[in-house]
Amino acid sequence: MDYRFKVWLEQDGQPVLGDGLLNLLTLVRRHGSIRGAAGEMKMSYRQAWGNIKKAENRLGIKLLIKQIGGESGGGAHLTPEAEQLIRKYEDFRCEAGEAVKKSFLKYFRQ
Amino acid sequence: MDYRFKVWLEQDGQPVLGDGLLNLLTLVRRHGSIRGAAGEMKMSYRQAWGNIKKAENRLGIKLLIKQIGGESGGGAHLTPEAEQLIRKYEDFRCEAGEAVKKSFLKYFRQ
DNA sequence: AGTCGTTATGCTTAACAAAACATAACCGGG
DNA sequence: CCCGGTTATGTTTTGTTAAGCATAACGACT
Repeated sequence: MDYRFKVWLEQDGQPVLGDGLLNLLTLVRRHGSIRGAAGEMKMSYRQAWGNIKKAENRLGIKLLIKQIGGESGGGAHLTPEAEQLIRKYEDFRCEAGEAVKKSFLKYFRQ
Repeated sequence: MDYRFKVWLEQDGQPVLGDGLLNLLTLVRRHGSIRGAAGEMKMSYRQAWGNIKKAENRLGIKLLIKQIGGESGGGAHLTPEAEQLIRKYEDFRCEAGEAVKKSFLKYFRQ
C-alpha cells in the first residue's frame, strides 16, 4: 500500500501554481529561455508558453520578462514577484509533503 | 490566493482509494445499494460499479457483498475489510488535510 | 408467468486535454 | 540583408477519459 498527493495554488477558483509550473519556472531561471526550459522537461514550447501565460493572466502579475530577438534570439527571466511566489510555494509544498507522509505512516505503517 | 490538495492510496502504482470512492462507499453503506449511492452522487450506476470493481481488482480484496435479485431487487453492503480500509483512509485524509491547511496559512496567511 | 428493482457488462459516443503543426514577428551578428 | 534562435499565437490532430446506451441475469412478490 502506498500513497500520493498533489497540492497547488489557486486564484478565483482557478489553478495558478503547481509542481509542473514550479519546475518549468525553475528551469527558465537556469536556462534563460522558455524554449530551453521546455526542452529539458520534454515539453513543447507551445505548451510551456501557454501555461505561463495562463498563470500570469489568472494571477494578474507578470512572471517572466521576455525579449524577442537579439543575441541568442532572445530569452526570458523571472520577475521578482515570480521569485518570491515560487519561494513561498516551494516551502509550503515541502512542509505539506512532509506532514502528509507522516500521517500516512501513522495509519499505514510499512 | 487559495490552495487545494488531493490525496489517495495506491497499490502497485495504481490508484485504489481516493475521495470519490470513499464518498461512494459511504453512500452504499447508507443506501444498501450501488444504484442508490450512485444516484445521490449524480453518478451513473455504470461508472460507480466500474470504479468499485477496478479498486477491488487492484486491491485484491472484495469491498462489497452484493446480491442480485430478491427483495427490493437486490443490494450491496460493505465487507469488514472495506470498513476497516475506509476508516483508516478517512483518518489519514483528515489529518493530512489539517496539516496542509496549517502550512498554507503559515506561508500565505489571509 | 410477469413485474420490479438490482447487479453485471459490452459497446458507442461525446467531451475534454494534450500533443503536434504551421507561421509570423523580432533583432543581434556575420 | 539574410540567418539563427527566440517569443508569440492560431489551428488541427490525436488520445484519453467520462458519459451514455443497450441488454442480460437474477430472485422475491403478486
